[in-house]
Amino acid sequence: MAMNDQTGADAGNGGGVRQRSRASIERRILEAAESVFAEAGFNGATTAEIARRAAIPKANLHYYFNTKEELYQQVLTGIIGTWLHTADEITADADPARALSHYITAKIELAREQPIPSRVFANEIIHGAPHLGTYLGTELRAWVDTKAKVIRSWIAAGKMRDLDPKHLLFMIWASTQTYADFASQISAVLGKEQLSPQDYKAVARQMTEIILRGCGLTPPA
Amino acid sequence: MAMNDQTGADAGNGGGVRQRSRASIERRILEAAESVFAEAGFNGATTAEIARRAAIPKANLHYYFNTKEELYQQVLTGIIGTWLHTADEITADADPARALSHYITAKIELAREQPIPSRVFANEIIHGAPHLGTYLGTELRAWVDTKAKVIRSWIAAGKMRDLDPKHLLFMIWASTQTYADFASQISAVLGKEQLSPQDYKAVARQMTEIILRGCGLTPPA
DNA sequence: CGGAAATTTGACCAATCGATCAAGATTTTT
DNA sequence: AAAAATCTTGATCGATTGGTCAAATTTCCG
Repeated sequence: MAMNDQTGADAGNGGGVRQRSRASIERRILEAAESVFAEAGFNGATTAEIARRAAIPKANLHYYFNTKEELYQQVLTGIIGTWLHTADEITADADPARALSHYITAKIELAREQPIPSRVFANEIIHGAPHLGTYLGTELRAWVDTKAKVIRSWIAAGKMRDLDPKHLLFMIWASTQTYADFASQISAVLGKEQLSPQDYKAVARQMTEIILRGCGLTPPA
Repeated sequence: MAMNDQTGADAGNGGGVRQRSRASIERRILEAAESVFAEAGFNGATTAEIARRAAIPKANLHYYFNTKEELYQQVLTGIIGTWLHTADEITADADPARALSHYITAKIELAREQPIPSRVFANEIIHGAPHLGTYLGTELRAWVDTKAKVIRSWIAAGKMRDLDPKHLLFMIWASTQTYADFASQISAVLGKEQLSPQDYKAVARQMTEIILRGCGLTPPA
């Protein structure tokens, strides 16, 4: 909104301090919102609980974010932004085994390090993505088309088995994301409070091996 | 509760009619609840909306189900009951390739035929399974232990590659469930209103091939 | 300093929530 | 047909929701 005009054309230090402070509290609010949205979903989340975790009065929260919807949108777009760069190594001239291995490992590590925003996104998708507008069908679709084209070029070059690239991507997404989104189920079934970094490493190794062999590739040593 | 005592020690036709009628309306309410829970989650779901879809007054809904929690529990247990028998062919004396192939295919078909209850369950897990009590850590854990033991016996018999059976199961769960839970994302990315039965068949075939090759097995013709 | 802008905050509001209740309607049993 | 049990329903309750508002406080800058 017009709120940020304060520092827009402003030079010097004063505005800078304000800006830092504002960015700082907005980050605090967004982190609080992230966890509340992850635990309760959009409908179940309350601005009162978000404000409580951010340690500010509820009215103050509405000073920085007008509506709960606006807060949710920022959380979602933040998550998506974090995601789009995990497959950067999937390029036409890359070695398929190395690229896919790297992608799977990176996704598993992300599932371990940032499970909370992942759950917000998963929750949004499960309920039909009512707050994502046309994003899935436009930008994400284009992203997938690009990556699918790369994989098809690998197939055409005889580097890997012939298969549907998009459903391969879905399978990698599902398998890796499950360790973030369904962590409570996995840890309960395994009888562990939570998985150790070694557990995640072993998971990544086994998942890579299955996927790569499934694609007719040889897992890197 | 004590409401069902009406037909308990009762013989004859009258009670039977009542019972049929009661079972019928309860089924109608449960189906309405299922869809509402799937769309909005437990917190977002309202008894008013459930009653509206069941075409009864809200007060009447509370006559059959005392609380929203009770309704949710019945939906959850119903889903789980449907699930437990999809892996019946995973037994020690079965052929691993056939058993796993059958399991994956059955799970994909279930994802196509009954995506709604699957989403209710997924939503519950994502939010930390607050309504599932100890089920995940006791009964489901025991179920997984049993199946893992079977797979380990396959490995010991040299029938398949050495890998962690539980994480293999998680991978199959994730890959198959994604076509129910994240159907909105998949159809949007593919640019289709919804996947055709042929699409599901192709998905099951490719997924089976990847998993089986990943396990060092030869996919059945 | 002193006024203006930015920020903080408690109090408050209309809307909606899950659940209750009593009164009536219907069906079953005696 | 009378009594009892079961079912239906509009009205309503206290609690909670997202959001508003004006007054107070703090920060900024000439």
